[in-house]
Amino acid sequence: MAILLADCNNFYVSCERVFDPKLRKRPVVVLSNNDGCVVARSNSAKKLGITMGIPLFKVRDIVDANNIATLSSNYALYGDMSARVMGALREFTPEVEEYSIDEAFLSIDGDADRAAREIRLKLYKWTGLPVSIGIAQTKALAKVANHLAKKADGGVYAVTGGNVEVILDSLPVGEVWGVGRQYEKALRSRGIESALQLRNMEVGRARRLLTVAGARIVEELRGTSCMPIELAPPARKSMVCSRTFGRTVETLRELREAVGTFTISAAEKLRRHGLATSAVSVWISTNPFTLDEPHYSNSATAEVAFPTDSTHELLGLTLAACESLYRAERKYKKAGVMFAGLVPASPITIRMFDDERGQRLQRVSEAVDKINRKHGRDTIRFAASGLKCGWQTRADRRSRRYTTNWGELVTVG
DNA sequence: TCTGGGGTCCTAGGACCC
DNA sequence: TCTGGGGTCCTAGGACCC
Repeated sequence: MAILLADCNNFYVSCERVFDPKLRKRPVVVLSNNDGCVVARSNSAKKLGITMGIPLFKVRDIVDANNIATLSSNYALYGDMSARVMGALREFTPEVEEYSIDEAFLSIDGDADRAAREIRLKLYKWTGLPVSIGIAQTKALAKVANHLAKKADGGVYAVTGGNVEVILDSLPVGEVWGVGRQYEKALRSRGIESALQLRNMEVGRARRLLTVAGARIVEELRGTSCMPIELAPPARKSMVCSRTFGRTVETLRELREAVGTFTISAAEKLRRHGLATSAVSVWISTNPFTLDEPHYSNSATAEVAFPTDSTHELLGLTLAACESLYRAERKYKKAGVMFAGLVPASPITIRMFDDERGQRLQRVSEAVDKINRKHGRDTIRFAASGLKCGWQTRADRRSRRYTTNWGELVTVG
């Protein structure tokens, strides 16, 4: 049995290119919310020196000089394309772990190399997306293999007992899955610079230095699997909705509208997942990059007496929290709402102590969801979200929702 | 002028209890 | 005046991932 890691190449950029062929001849980057940072790059954009996560304004000159296409992110499109990819993978085996929007681990019996090549061809045919596949005995090694598959002819690479030492020896330790910037620094300062050196580290030492995560990585690099494939996603524990504003917000009225909007959308998501929340947090923050004004950020948490999924009830809590955090004379740039302590929204947990009014409000939330699902987002809205929304996130270069909205289909001719 | 959003896990240390 | 030891639970902060 082998573990395969299928990872879509430059996923967001590739999704855009499927529907706009003109983008295939140009370097392309996709931007984070608010058109702030680069979150996906075509290979050609990578070669021009655009790094992951860089703020757009810092590479403005490279972008202009090379006619790089810059797109706002289009999550409706990427989410839908992801579902198609995952569906296609399940045609080959039910043993699929959806690891992220653009990656999945698969467990394959028999000729893994042959299966990988077939999966890759079919996926391209069915979705138009190029995928690379790494093959190995453990997840961490499959990640390493995938890294090499990105550059390999045919987009498939297998790490085996025979080649593993050579490969790990030439891989910088910071490229290993689970080794971030801090861990890399800690390892390098002790002379551990390659993945091979990390693999050869004493497990106890790795644990002391990098906690149990480090111990697991060492074991996995040695070929001992300690991160099994998870076929069912574990229950979600928290849910967040937060945004950076398109401009600063100074009035309590606007801040309340923003927090109200985030609450409404997080509550919708709560009900979609059949969950209820038992703790609600709100945070607000000024721009941390502005040096001439003092930075202010603060958060407040409210416990909910009985877990709830009612927008009305949640709005009461988050708006009160928002008011308690608000300080006049500040320029707010970001706010967010988090629901934690999520539990299944069974009738008992939610409604045992509800009065008639509570049940009516419950039905209001459900009715709003139903209407919006049927007739499109924001057909009906709560007044708390405001009407003008001058603070709204910028997304000036968003492509169309080609696959999820009838009004935005591709037109031919 | 312009700097994303949404998650999880682990640990240390304090509070509290017997 | 002397002043234990062990256990659990919770939280904040830090690390990681995409």
